[in-house]
Parts: sequence; structure tokens; C-alpha cells
Amino acid sequence: MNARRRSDDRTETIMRTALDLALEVGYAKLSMEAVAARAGVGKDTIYRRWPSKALLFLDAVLSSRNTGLEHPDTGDIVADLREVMSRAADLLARPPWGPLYQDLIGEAQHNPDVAAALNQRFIQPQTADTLARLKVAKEQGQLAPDFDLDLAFEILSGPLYFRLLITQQPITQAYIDRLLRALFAGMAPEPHPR
Amino acid sequence: MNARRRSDDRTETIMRTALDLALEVGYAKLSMEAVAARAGVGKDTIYRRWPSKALLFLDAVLSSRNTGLEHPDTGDIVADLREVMSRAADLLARPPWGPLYQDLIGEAQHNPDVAAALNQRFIQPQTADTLARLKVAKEQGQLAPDFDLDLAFEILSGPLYFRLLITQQPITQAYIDRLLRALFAGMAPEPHPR
DNA sequence: GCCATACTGGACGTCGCGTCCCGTTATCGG
DNA sequence: CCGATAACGGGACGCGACGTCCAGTATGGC
Repeated sequence: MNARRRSDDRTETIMRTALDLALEVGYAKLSMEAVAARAGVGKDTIYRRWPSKALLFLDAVLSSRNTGLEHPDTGDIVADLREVMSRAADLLARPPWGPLYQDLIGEAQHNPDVAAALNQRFIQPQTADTLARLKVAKEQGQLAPDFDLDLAFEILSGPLYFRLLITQQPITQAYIDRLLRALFAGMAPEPHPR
Repeated sequence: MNARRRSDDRTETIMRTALDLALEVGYAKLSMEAVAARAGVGKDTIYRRWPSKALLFLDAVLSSRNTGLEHPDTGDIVADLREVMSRAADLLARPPWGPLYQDLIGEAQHNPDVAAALNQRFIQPQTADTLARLKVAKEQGQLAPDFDLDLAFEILSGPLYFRLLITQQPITQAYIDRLLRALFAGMAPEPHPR
């Protein structure tokens, strides 16, 4: 029981230390030696808990806060989406979390374990939350019955990630508004094709 | 002149070798030693041309082919976009190029040089090409005068990258069609909000 | 034919991951 | 309260790879 408690304390300490160091020097320069040293812990103690640096880092970043990215429900679907997207942009696309989140996704590109864990522990819950909110809106008649909820989610998220990961353009409130307007007001061409 | 020619030959050889090796073992396991050995070249010769492994890799991937992702102009903007997006998905989201492109973007997340070069040499030209085609369509009256071309590009690209980099869901022809339909037919809700 | 330049090949320093081990410390059962 | 058991700290270690350096060698210009 107490052995278990002591273990938990160390687990917590190691994650917090890893996170602190990552915030200071970035993931690239984060070393297990440094984490062990600052946490006052042997490297074995870390490797007994995490199989690799990448997964420790993932745990450190994802456990650090319960995101605060849950969807409000004010009754206005657009306002609610706007709110969550703004919070997400603030949180994930700027220091101090932005670079860490970017590194995490970067790591996921060549580390299937990280990719899988990132999806399960962050992306999927977040997706499910948004879809649930959209579903409610549809049931309340705020959205057309054939409104494609899954696609809508990807149309809102995709461009944000595109800017974060590829072009590195800033994700402003104005941009979020443009996205929402395009999605909900439609961008249909004049002589309606197709 | 011949010294110059010899240099050019080596540059070419090194890039091709790097690309071959990357295709075989992936970027993570690609080593400069292996490239030098297989190319029959001293490591100095490589480092005289590229400052780091990451930039050699980027050069190798980007120079390998002139993408074949230029926009056709059949007069039908939707058909043309559909064509290019399909080609891009085939080329960039599946073996053999998919993993390399993913690794490249992964590397860009913590290497500003790679990020900048990737943007300049691939993303921006590709963006400009798409925007040019969209502009023509608008001038021909296929798109509304206030159609937001830049945003449209990001709405089409973002979700593809989102699937490639984050959720790893397949990018099917059907998905591309859904995206195009959403963008051009609009996804306006029933009781039109905002 | 000679000189400058680029080249090969290999040794080297450095770093950091992940493993191993040993002496120590904390916890739990009795 | 005490001894057995397990976890721990700290450090050494092997390993692989980046990037530098240094001979000795080949190649092309003049």
C-alpha cells in the first residue's frame, strides 16, 4: 500500500520534472539524464515506468492539465464552437504549449506508439466531445438533418492544424471566424455547380 | 569546368543514394555513414554540400521528382481540383512517398530550417498554383466574386493533412468528393444562423 | 607534366539512449 | 520491533550516430 503510494509520488515527480525541462529546453534537447538528475531519481526508476523518452514526454504533456477544452452549451452552436476553437488555438498553438504539442505531433510521425496514444488520449476524446455538441445542435434543429457532422469537424480542425504544422501562419480569432462563416454560411459559387 | 561537373555528379549521386536508403529503411534509421558508404563517398563530401542530415533528406525528397501536381485546366474548377487532390493523396499519403513526406513534416516541427525550406520549395508553389487556378475560375464566373480563395485552399488542404498527420485515416476518393461538395455546395444549416 | 583542389577513408570526440549492477533505503508481514 | 523483500540512487557501460578532422590520393586546369 505504502510502497504503491511511494511509487505514485515518484511517477508524478518524474512527469512534472520532464514537463518542466521540456518547457525550458524543448523536446529535442530534453534528455533522460537531465530528467533523472533533476528529479533526484535513477534512470532505472524512469525506465521502469515508461519504455522510452517519447512516451514519457507524451505522458508528461497530456497529463499536465485536463485540457479545459470541453464544449460549453449555450444553445448557440456557432458561438460554442467559436469558444472552443479559440481556447484550443490559444492553448495549443502558442507558447508555452504550442512548441511541445508540435513536437509531440512531430514525434508521432515516426513513432507509431506515440501516434496511437496521442489519438486515443487526446484527439479522439476531443473529437467525440465536438461531435456530441454538434449532434445536440442538429437535434435542436440548428443544423440541417443531412449536415455531415464528421466532415464538419474535420473542416474546422484541419485548417487549424495545417497552419500550426505546415505554414506556421498565426491562428487568429478572425481566421476562426472566417472558417466558421464558411462552414455555416456556405461558400457556394454563384452559378451553382454540380 | 570538369571539376564542377564532377561535383555535380557527386551531388546527384548522394541525393539519389540518400533517397534510396530512406525508401528502404525510413528516415529514422537513415544514417550518414550508410549514405556515404553506399554512395562511395567520404562523409566530408556530403557535409561540404549539406549542413545536416535533415537538410540532405529534405533535398533528396523534394528534388526527386517534379511533383506532377500542377493543376490542369479543363474549364471545370471542381473537376480540376478533384484531379489534383486525388493525385496528391495518392502521391503523398501512401507508400513509398507517404512515410517520407510524413517524416519530413515531422522533422519540420522541431527544425526551423526544414520547416522554412519545406514551405518555400513545396508548400508555397503548390499553394500558388492552386490559387491561380481558383482565380481563373472566379474570373470565369464559376465562383462568386466574394469567394474566399485563400480560405478555400486551406479548407481543402487542411483536412487532408489532418488525416495524414493526426488521425491517420485513409484519404479516399469518396472523402475528397465529400470535401469538395461541402465547400462548393455549402453546408449551410437549415434555420440559417448568423 | 605540375599544381591546386576535391576527394576517400577512417579515426575521433561527443552525446544521449537504454541496460546493468551494486550498495542503500523504505515498506510490509509477522 | 525486526527481518525479508522490493524499489531505489547513482553511476558505469555498450552502442550507434552525428559531425569534424586529418592524412594520403586522384582529378582536372594550365
